[in-house]
Amino acid sequence: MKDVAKELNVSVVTVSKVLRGHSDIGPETRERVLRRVQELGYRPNLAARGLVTGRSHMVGVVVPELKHAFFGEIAAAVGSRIRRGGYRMLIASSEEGRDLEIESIEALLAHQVDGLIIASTLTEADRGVFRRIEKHNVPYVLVDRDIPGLKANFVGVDDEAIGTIATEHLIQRGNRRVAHIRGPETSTSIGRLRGYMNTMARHGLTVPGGYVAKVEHSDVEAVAGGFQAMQRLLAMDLRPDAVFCHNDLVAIGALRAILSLGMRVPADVALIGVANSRYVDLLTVPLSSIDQNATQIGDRAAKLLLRRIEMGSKPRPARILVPVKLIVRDSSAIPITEEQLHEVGELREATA
Amino acid sequence: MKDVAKELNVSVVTVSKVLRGHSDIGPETRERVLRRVQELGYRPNLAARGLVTGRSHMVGVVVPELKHAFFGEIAAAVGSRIRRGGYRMLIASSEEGRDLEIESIEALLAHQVDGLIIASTLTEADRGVFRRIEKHNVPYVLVDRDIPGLKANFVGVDDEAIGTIATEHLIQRGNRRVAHIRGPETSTSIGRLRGYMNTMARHGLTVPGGYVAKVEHSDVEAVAGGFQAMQRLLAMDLRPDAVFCHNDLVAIGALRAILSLGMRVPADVALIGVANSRYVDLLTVPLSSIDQNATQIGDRAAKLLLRRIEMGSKPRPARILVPVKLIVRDSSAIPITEEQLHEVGELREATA
DNA sequence: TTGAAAGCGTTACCAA
DNA sequence: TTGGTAACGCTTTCAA
Repeated sequence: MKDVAKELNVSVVTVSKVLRGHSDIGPETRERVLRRVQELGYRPNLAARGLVTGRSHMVGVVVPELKHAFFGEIAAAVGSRIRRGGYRMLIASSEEGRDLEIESIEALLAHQVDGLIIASTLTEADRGVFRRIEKHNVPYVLVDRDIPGLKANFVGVDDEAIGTIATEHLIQRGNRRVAHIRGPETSTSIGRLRGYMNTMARHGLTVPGGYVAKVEHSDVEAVAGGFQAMQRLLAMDLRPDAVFCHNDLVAIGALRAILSLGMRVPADVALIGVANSRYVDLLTVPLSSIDQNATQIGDRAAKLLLRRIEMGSKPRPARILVPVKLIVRDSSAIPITEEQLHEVGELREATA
Repeated sequence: MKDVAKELNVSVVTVSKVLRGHSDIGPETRERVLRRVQELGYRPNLAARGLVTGRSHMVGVVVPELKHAFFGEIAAAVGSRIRRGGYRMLIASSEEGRDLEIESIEALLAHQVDGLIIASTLTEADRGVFRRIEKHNVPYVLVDRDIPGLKANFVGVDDEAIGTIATEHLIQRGNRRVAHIRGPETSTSIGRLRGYMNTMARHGLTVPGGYVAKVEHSDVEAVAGGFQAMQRLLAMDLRPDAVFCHNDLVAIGALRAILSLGMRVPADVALIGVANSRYVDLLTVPLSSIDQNATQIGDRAAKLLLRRIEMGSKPRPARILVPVKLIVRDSSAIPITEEQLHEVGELREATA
């Protein structure tokens, strides 16, 4: 910048102003500066600018697992949205670990991010971290996993609604012995469980002991976890005829367990997962699932954060729930009713 | 920092030194400073530090699609590796677009990243961008896709080897009419094609006109592309009995096309893809694939970049090819030979 | 062992 | 419309 200024016999202030599109600059001066800057391919040092403006134009993003498609999609949506506002993403993975998540947040703050988007694995006990963030006056938005007892901006899905929709769907298709394979102790898993329980109760259906199986990991080991949980369910006297699974991986494990015992899906046991992951429509038995709309979560979270950053003031936390979508495939296809069978029979007779 | 210094009646310099573990500091002073810093939860402003030291401790990462599992995995590996060196990831998605990629690189440079890792969609014609990077004295490493004619650090797989291994495998299992569905004009796609061609030639097998079909997109639309390409191949007089597909998505499209015509995989047509994506082992027909080892690509690239950053000097570009792995599943399972059938027959007779 | 002064590249403020 | 000066929060250098 100094160089440009010297060459053109203007001050650095003038150059700075031109670069920021400041109004009171002579049109001729502006031209000269612009041209030279263009030629040199000069770009202002954003770190230096940030030091004086207090704006780094970086947003910190913390996810539990970047290689997880769901979080990758959220990050992609966040990146796309904030880029249009002139921001970039400083991203960190907590690898599902408490300490690493805290350390990541601290590091991003040290890098002077203007805001944070966090898919947290923390609990209410860790609220200290969020106090720290607030002390830095950095707005933040929680995505996917909410932290009970923390008043913070949140964008995610209504997990209870997921539980309700999935369970309702299974009941609608005629199942009565509906079991649930739940995930670990996160708001996500607890919400889905609640939706399941409430829906069962509303329909006057009992949930026999053992009908809520649990897998300890919702990630890599979830397939194995789902497999084992399903085996336990199938070993019960009162075998379930449908299972709402915490996510698609669990459902895939469950599917394998069922098929490996020579039973059929959905004839013997119907199955539904959550996430609507890529490829689940291509499984041996195409899997019904509930789409969580990761792109919309990321987009809304970014929009909200940008608004908070640009506001300065601190209004009461927003809570945004994006709609989910039930995707019915073979694993929970609506069975053909007797009436329909009759109709087919009549049709056959008629055409014969 | 000023506050800490004033409170303790020492200078900011002293505090700064303590924080960086500088040697010549009185043990008692160090204690006092450390304690107070701890209490306040103070962390130095990395942007300000960077302004002085010329090191931002940020690495820029540019990928074509963050939501793509392959790049997510690379990014995860990069993040994990550089974190241990005290670096963070400033990440940008080019969304497979030339202009956006260039703009992203420029922006990351403006943010003063210490190094760049780029999965590029650019061609030799865009070498100007890389000159720019070099002018900034920022080391960079290309991953996955190399740019012909550009002498740069590169970490990726040997795409020609992929083509060779896949084709060789199909030939080994007895196929002679081996076709290829190739991808768009990238180094990746071209390398795989070359491997295919050379291997066919080495075995004295001809590649009839039309045996190399092409899909224009390797991403979202690849399934549809693979489907159509496969339909064309199946409509030929001399129908292929095996197809090496550019990637798993293409292979899935091809699989659908085959099954939808009532043909079987691998009995009528054997299939192999590339990427070994999650879930491909769970398809109607479990898909053979070649694993590209994204984690290792990311890890090696990050290691290389860190070394270059810490070196200062600029040695000649490194070129690292990580090993790939053939994963044989049902879609190209080794067929049972007549001899083996006889053996089974004899066995039966013996046991009878 | 400690600290005063200078400076990193930029913008804010105010005067010319 | 233009620019001088101070300041952002830190590190480097060098003198005490």
